[in-house]
Amino acid sequence: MKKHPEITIHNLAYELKISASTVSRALNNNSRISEKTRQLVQKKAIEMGYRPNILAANLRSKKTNTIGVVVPRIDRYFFSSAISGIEDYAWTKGFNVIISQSNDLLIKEINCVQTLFNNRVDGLIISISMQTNEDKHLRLFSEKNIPILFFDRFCPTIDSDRIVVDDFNSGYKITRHLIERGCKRIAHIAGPELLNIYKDRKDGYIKALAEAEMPLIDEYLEVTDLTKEEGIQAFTRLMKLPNPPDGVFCGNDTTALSALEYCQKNNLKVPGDVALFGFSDEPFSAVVTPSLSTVKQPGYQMGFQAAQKIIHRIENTKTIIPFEQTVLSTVLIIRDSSK
Amino acid sequence: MKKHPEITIHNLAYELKISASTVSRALNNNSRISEKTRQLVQKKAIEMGYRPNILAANLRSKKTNTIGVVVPRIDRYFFSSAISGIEDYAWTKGFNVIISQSNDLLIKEINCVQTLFNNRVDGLIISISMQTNEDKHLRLFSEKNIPILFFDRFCPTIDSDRIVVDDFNSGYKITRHLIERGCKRIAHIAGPELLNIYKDRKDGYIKALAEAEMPLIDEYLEVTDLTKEEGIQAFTRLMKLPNPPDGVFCGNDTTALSALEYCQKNNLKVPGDVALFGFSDEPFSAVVTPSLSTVKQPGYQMGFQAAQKIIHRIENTKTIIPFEQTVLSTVLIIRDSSK
DNA sequence: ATAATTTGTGCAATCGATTGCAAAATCATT
DNA sequence: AATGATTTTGCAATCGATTGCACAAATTAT
Repeated sequence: MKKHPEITIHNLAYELKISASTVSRALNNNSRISEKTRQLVQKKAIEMGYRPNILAANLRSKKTNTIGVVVPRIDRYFFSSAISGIEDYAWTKGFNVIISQSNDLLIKEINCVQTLFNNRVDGLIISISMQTNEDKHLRLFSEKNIPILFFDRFCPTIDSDRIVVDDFNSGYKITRHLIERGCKRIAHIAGPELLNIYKDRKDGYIKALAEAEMPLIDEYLEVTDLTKEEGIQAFTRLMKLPNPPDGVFCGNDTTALSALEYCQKNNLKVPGDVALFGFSDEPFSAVVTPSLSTVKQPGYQMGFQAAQKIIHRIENTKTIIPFEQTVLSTVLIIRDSSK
Repeated sequence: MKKHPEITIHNLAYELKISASTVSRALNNNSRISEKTRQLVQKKAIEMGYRPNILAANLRSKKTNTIGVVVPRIDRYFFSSAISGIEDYAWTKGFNVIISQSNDLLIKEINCVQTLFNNRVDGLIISISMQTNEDKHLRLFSEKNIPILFFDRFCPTIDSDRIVVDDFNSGYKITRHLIERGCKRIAHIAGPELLNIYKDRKDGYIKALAEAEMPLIDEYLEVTDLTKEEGIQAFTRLMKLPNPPDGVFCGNDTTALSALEYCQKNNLKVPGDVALFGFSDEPFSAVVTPSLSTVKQPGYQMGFQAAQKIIHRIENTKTIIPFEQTVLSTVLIIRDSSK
């Protein structure tokens, strides 16, 4: 078994009969080092298999080159593709990414954020949980001037960069589409109002109805947590109404799928009896029968841009960059469930 | 704007008029510190908002409390759920998880592994890329005695822990199922032989055929990279044969879906004209019409166990633990596409 | 009361890289 | 050859926590 002791700059220095400072500078291409020495050192470094101790460097520079990410769940396609985007950009810039999931629980989120804070990440990219109605854990970061960037779901009380999609307009366009295809009684299964995204989608729905001079009926507005189970319950309530809707804008694809399954069990034609519209374009939406109309959110791009922005901010801490809200547009994908 | 200088053990020591060593020991519950001092220090630490500098501690202890993870792609459900399992366990043990994706490219994988190595992760959990036919980058770890754990796809030339599912048996059971339901001409769309998982699935298929005394026909065995595109091509070739198969065991759900779509376009009945079987139980498989028979792999559990094993090994570096291959069993999920 | 233990604290070195300042070496100029 | 300007290199402190060893204090035994 070979011994492989770690080589340090001191070893290099000793071998080359120069000082560790010179070695350090030569390796970092410091301009105060002569070309000759630089070459010499770098050659020796490779020869001896030197590998810089990032920990030591980080300790000194007080940077970790690490971005923390908190998402509700990793295994949801929208989030995993966003993470994929974050990763891809971060790695090109030599940043590491530590990922954690809140499982949509505030308490878990607080825990994750705290841990990332203690691990001294240089920045935080987060999409908040459904329960997040306080911001103390996030203020930790802003107070220490560590950049936070929200994507998709943000905390309105924290001043920071945000990358979101145009939920309002999406909700509006979905509802208009349902109106235009002839739906007369349009319901909406919404998510918790606490979250900007669900509030905006709902507001878009309301605006479209108002514009078309259609009444906003209380019974047609269900607020749920958008899980499969609650989706089924909400949709069941809707269809059991004396005058059930003939078009339902579901807050996400999961509930739309629940609705679809309900219809199949109860011999309701989609979109004949009731048209359905989802949100997020999950992988299953295109392949289910009938295929599900939905809204495509650019998850990967959101992640990629989020990483770009936050790293840019991290690398320019001295300059003051005003906070920015980036709104990406979505694409309505009209499939069989609302044709 | 408040100033929030970081508190160090030296600040605490100064305030308490004791030495930094004592503070350090008190905070770490070292047995050589009296109960009284311990209390005193811990109280003061909270009072002053002390937060340990993990970097400094890591530098000293040469541990990073970080596990590196490399997967082909994060946005595939199997992998994101495995990561979810890894995360969940790792966080309970105070470990961070750095994730990176190889995109199924050897060159990217080498890059990821190298970066994780340079970042001095304490262990590596990896599912290798489809192209990985060398192991130099992985030997880096074994040579330095940093634990590696493979899950699902492993590198046979590296001695280490592995967590896999029983691909051979799964392939065997799938094929038997197709035989039992009456298929006479069973084809298989396989993945690259380089990977254990695809070789095993194929071998299971071959064994089942042999056992049933059915001939192994060359044209019925397609080897692809299991992407949607190649899946369509392979399936098309199969169905254009003079004597096309009446049952196809697809290497994964993606190709099975391609097959399904081909059938729909070409008016072939599934499972009437041809029965289909996939692998992995992607989220879409249950909801597509007809629903897709497939094999459920316990992604979350694999990740969770992987994290357990590797952390256990990390925390017991002195004791010699023999390498172990854990084989989890799978569950055949028989749905409409093969009923 | 003194010696022998046990228990609690502190000193100082260490982990490995970075950097301000000073000293040395090189070069240019007269 | 001597002076000044410039380039190159080294010294030593620093980042913050940990730990072996030694010493001091408290406890027990004689």
